[in-house]
Amino acid sequence: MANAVPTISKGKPAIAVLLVDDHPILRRGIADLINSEPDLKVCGEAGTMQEALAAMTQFKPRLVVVDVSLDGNNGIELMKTLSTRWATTPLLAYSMHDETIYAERALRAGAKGYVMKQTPPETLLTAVRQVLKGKIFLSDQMSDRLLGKLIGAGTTSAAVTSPVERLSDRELEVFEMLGKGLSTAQIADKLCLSVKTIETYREHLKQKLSLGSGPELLRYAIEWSLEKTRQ
Amino acid sequence: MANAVPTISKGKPAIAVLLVDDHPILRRGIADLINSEPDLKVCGEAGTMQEALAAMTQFKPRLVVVDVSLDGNNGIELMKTLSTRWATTPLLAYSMHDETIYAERALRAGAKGYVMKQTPPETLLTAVRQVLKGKIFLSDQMSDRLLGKLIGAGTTSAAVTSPVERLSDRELEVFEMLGKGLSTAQIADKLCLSVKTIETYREHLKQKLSLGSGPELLRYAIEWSLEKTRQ
DNA sequence: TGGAAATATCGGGGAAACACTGATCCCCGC
DNA sequence: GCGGGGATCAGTGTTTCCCCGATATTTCCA
Repeated sequence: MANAVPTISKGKPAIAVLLVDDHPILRRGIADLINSEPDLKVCGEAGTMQEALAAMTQFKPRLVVVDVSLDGNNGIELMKTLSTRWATTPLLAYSMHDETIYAERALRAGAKGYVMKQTPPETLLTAVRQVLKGKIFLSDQMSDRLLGKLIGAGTTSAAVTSPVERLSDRELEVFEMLGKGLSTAQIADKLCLSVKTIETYREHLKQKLSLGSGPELLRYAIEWSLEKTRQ
Repeated sequence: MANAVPTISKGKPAIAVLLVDDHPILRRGIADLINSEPDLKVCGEAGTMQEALAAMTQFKPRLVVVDVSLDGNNGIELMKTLSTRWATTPLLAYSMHDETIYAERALRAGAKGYVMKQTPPETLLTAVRQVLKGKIFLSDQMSDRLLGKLIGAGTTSAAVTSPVERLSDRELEVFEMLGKGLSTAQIADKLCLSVKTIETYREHLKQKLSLGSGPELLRYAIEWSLEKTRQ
């Protein structure tokens, strides 16, 4: 496993990579992995969106690796911001979820690749290199699914997709927080939004998911959340 | 930090630790962390329950670190097995979920400690050391909460029983209906009781189960109901 | 490219639910 | 017979629900 010293050998300086993840231990794993490559180097780490933005100006990384589930789903938000403010810096998203939902959202938010935490370490390195070369990196199943979705977009294929996939990013975020048992006020607080806004999202959720009452929505969200963590 | 070489310096061999997690990158982080301590050493890694069991006999670790969400929630299953077959080997559970429920289950499954992935790396090392000394490691909030649940159970050693067993018949009835997704009004109707009465039961439930808010109670009830029907 | 649709964010107001406290009644054990 | 806990309900203030509407931005599509 490449126990070469990760310092600069000679001419070319290593490519600077920024890590964004709120799990310090996981950051350590990725940092170790990346630093073990002679031509790559972790220039900084961030555990929150704010830290990430600060680190961008401070370290000027050539690539950013972002955890989708940073603080809820703020990874998506962060990537949206990054991809507009630093449009030339490619983003690589990763997550412990293999849900297609997140990959799709990550790409829409500006990510150039998506890897799951279950994947072997080398795959992450492959993805890093691909993305640095300006290519898109996706696992085979993932790209198949996404392509299939695009192709079948016009025809009668909407039957298989979960209604949850039709939620907007914000709506999904609220939905997941509901599933974790947070109250409206807690969610509003966490997202720095008005309680009224969260109530509107609940309305939208009920409508999009065809649920009649608040408790029903809550139950659906909770079951969804449990199911997700269970596999 | 401690950039000392993690190999055996002289007399005492390092304490062997086994890692069980299905995220290779995360394993790498923990391994790096543990190996950076002179007196600790990762003797093996496992990504599945089977690998873990094999590694137990092969490496005879002094401590096992287990991801609760291994393959769904098999981490719990694994810990149950380990804590009976290798009763003398302490288990340390960790997870990305901060839910009290998982901590509770992990402890019931035989874990001697529970740390979240959000915690700083040093905390994991602290936990490892505590658990190796035969102590229990929990975060402050977590232990407060769990202790709160167990107090009121009486003086007897009912520490292992679920707090749900302490509910009165009526309370349990309401609790189960909540878990089925019924609203307060529906329950009142079904039991031919005043809505006010059901609200009182909700209060009692929240108190007896040490839950802070209504949604939390609902989540707990739903989770309970799903688990019960699942086996 | 221009306009329709979706998204994100907030507010109002009445009805319902919730949170917290207190107050009966009943039963059971000591 | 008296204390305690359970079962039942009510009062009151707070919060949430639910159906509205509003506005600005983004996205989409013809």
